Amino acid sequence: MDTTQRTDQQRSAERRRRELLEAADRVVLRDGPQASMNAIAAEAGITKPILYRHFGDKGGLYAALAKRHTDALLSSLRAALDAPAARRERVESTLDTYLAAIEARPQVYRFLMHPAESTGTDQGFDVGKHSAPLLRRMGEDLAQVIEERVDLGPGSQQLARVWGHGIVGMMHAAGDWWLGERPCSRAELVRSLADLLWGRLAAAGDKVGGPGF
Amino acid sequence: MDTTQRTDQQRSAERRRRELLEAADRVVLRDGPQASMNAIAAEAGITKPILYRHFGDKGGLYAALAKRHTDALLSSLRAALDAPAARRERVESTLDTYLAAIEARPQVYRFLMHPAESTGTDQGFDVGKHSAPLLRRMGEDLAQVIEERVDLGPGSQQLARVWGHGIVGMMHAAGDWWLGERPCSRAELVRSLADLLWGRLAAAGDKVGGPGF
DNA sequence: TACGATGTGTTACTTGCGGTAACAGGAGTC
DNA sequence: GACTCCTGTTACCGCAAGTAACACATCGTA
Repeated sequence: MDTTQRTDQQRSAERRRRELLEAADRVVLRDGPQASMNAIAAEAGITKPILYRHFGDKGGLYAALAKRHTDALLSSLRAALDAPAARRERVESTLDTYLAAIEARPQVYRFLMHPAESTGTDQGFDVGKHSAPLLRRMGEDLAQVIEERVDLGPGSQQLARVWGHGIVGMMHAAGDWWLGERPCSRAELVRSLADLLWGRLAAAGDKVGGPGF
Repeated sequence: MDTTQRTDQQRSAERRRRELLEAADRVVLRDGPQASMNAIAAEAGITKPILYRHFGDKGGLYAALAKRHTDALLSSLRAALDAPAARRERVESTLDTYLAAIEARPQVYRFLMHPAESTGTDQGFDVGKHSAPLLRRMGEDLAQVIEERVDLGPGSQQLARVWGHGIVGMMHAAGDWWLGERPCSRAELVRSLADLLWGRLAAAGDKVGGPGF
């Protein structure tokens, strides 16, 4: 087994792995997150044990699948975050990038975030272990950018992390709700969220009667 | 079957139901969300079919279980939100109420929000369908309070809803991260989040070099 | 007192999933 | 030709959800 051959084998294995992931992608996007290993194997034109040899278990397959989409999303967010522009503009552009992504591929989004929406027997992918990581990674990324760019005085690192996770959570929850109800345009949503971050809640006056919220 | 007897039967059924829910609670809090129907039945001292007669299916049991905790949490949040105090104080007190709740009973919290953290075969409760409702209800509640109390000018209803869901998401994500890492005290977290909502991100200066985030 | 209706409980089963042996070629290597 | 991997299969195990069919008690009624 010389080096060349080993490389060939590795290449072949990687190609196979990609093919399997693409098949899994198709099935998951078609059948939802409760797609069974059997179904995925069938879509790929093979049988279960091969999947298990490649991915260990269902969680491994899921993780591999999630990583692809997650990496893609994170890198586009990072680009928006790093663009040369004023802070407000960047915030809006990042929000918009995220919302555009979930709007464009809601199936992928639902897979990553709400995997357990099974229509059948609830044998869904275990998303709990994996949706959190996406949010966490986004939160940490954002925290890093905030800490690098914004002057927050003492305790800035911790503050940045709280804000990173908080802002990501805000974006996520609002996006999730918006995706379900579509109560307004994407641009309006972006603007509303940016306004919130810009302190409009604190600046607004009370309504008549009582001390106000 | 006269009225008296019907009432007796109903009473008995309701009592039984409560007992079953309490048993389910114990098992879920002990074994995590992957608790099997068999295990719950055993804890209650009966067998599976009775559970199914009472709750229809596993999702029904879950929903009943979740409703109890959800209602309790929502009512305490509502109290904090409706207290007679200045806006900032209310916001902080509501955040603190939520965080105190998840801190005090992390098992319940994890059950409601991250049900799929199974250690075994991932046969967990289907939480995806139910964690969202809790967040949604919190978001709608908050939106309602904002709209009632804060003067936001035209488009206020929509703005309030966006903010309601966004703020709840912020609180949730930050709380989830904080609960896992405990990077600071609860009071510090509350203060940091309130500062974020009060526009400190927009007000902060840039760090040296570049246009800043 | 015998009798059917109703609610509570059981055992035993089916179905369907994740996951795993154990076996069957095929392609290079000594 | 035997040896070793790699890819692929069939056939199975274990386990959990959910269901059918049966058994016992209780109680109003003829």
